Amino acid sequence: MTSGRVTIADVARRAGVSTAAVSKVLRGAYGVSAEMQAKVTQAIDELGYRPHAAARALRGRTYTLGVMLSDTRNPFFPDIIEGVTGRLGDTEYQVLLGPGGIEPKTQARMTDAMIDRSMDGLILIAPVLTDAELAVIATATPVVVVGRHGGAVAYDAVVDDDVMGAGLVVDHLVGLGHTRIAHITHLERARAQGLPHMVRAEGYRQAMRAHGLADDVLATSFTEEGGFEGARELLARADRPTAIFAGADIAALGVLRAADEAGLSVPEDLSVAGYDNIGIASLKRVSLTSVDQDGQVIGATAASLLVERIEGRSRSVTSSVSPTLIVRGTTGPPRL
Amino acid sequence: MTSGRVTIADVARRAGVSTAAVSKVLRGAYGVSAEMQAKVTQAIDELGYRPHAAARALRGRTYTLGVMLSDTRNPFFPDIIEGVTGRLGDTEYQVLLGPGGIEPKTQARMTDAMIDRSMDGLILIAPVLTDAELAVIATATPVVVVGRHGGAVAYDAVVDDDVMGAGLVVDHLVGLGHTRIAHITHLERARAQGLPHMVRAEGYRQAMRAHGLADDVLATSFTEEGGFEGARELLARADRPTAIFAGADIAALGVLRAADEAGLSVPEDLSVAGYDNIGIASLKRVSLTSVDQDGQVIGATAASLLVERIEGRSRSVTSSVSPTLIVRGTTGPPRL
DNA sequence: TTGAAAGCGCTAACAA
DNA sequence: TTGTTAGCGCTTTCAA
Repeated sequence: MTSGRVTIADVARRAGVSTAAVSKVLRGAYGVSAEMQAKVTQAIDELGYRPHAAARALRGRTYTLGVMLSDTRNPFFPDIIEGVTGRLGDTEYQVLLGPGGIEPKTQARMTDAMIDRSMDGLILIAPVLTDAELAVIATATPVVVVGRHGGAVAYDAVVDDDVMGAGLVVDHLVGLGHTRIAHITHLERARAQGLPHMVRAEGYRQAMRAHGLADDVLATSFTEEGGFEGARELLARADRPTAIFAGADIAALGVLRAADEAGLSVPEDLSVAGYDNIGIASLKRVSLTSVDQDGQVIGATAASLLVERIEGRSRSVTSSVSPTLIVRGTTGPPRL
Repeated sequence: MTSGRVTIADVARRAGVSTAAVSKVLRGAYGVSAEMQAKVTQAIDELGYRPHAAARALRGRTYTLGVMLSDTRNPFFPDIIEGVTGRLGDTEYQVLLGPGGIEPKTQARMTDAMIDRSMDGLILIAPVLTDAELAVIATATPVVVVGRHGGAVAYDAVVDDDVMGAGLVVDHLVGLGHTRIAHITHLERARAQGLPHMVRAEGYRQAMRAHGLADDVLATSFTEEGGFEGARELLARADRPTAIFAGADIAALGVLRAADEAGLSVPEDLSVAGYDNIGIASLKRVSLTSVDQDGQVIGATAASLLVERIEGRSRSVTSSVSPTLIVRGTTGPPRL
């Protein structure tokens, strides 16, 4: 299979030059005449030559960037990936995605695998690794972490401003007249710090406090079932909330189901808001008020930072992307 | 960064043996004494040695399998990927995903990139490349194509039995008493043949014919909007269908919205069925009757076939996975 | 400006 | 059973 492969030597022979010359043209290195450039380029085209990445890796770069996905099911991954590939579209870099799973162990295995494959840099999306583990990875290769707040010293970071996002929701609900606003968050025995759901819960608390309201946080899980169970518990209370802010849209869908079953109409009896603005939130039948993270911008930013890192920047950068509130049909004034 | 890397030479020195010996232990090659095995293994552990994939690639395998994704947004990719990684879990192979985009050109670029990176084999999910292009790729590396019907000669294939799936839906609807059953399919100016939606439409036609019913196919697109537009057109007819079978769940969601807007209740006035059994289909609020493909099995099967190929099988295999009908709340007997 | 040649870390004959 | 050695295809000094 590799037998028939066109190598740099074939190109050199065809162009009547040395392999070193071809290599220089390939990398746009300094010190090549226009004539040489033309000869080599022509030979490359004629032969349909493509550099062998592994061979390059042994000396230089692989022009491969790895994106570790923590949970393939996460609905805004496609946006982030689109942002990354979009930004890298006209560069030489190729993007390869590594399904890291949701366990620290499998994620560590994946990052190791990516490093072993000499990737030029890594984008880690919402990794559950500890700051210490991340630091180790960052010493091996340039790293940009997406979706982890705080602790970026050896690597760059791109985060959604989750505090702001939670604040947008609370402000919106308070503006509508709500005072009993509950929040459903995700319960995790994670060793990792600064995970988005933690920051969203904190942002919710801060915003409630700013409005002089008592907070009410219930931790279940970011699943449809988790939202359902959480809402059922909240709605069974004597002084039930008039609005529920779920930390993730998928949980908000469960809240909607619980409202259905409790015979409460949305938004008249209960306002519901989510976070992430996943695709179905915009479906007319769902019409869920949600916070949009603009995954495309996040992905593009991460890609830019990574390339800068690879090309030499050593100072750490943390970029915060502002979310937007998308008001739809599930939120409205409380019934008086 | 690579400077500090532990190499096979370090291991050999530590264990007091040759690099060749280490290599043999690594690959479990024939002719290694237990003592040698132990010494080397210990040295590897002590040093935390991990083989450098690029260096291996130059001579042998990379232990990397590539999965080309044609559309990251496709909701059953996670299942397929889970199936693939699950099956490969205890092997040495690592899975890397390549976002190929929906254009033939970008997909070709991605497959080239994967070949250039010496991947040991490729799984292509619903590629829009022509049979000829696929054949070329298959000469370069072992290939398993998922979701393309027909034309597998140089490579293996795993397909959902879309004819059967469409038949299940039609049989179900006919069994409920429907006779005017329309089908919404995807319109594509694709060069590629045997795409799932084409086969589903054909399966629908066959099944209708088998029941002695007239078929009624409308081509819009597999989007929420496409389903909506299609349904609106179908429902505006004098002799409107009593059931609509959308070739994809996402389109079925649009059909549901159109029914809402037309003031038709589901399933009393209109039965709706989809295909793919995406996550939201099972949400209680949606409860969409759909055909389930078991992406996990598809992915696991593809992984098995690929490994077999890599390890020497040359005869082509096509594996057909039977879908199941998941009956939920959107289908019922027609109003008399 | 160009080319010769020495590796990068590993595998696979082949020899011992 | 173990070790020696010649590359794999490329990049990168260093000379010419």
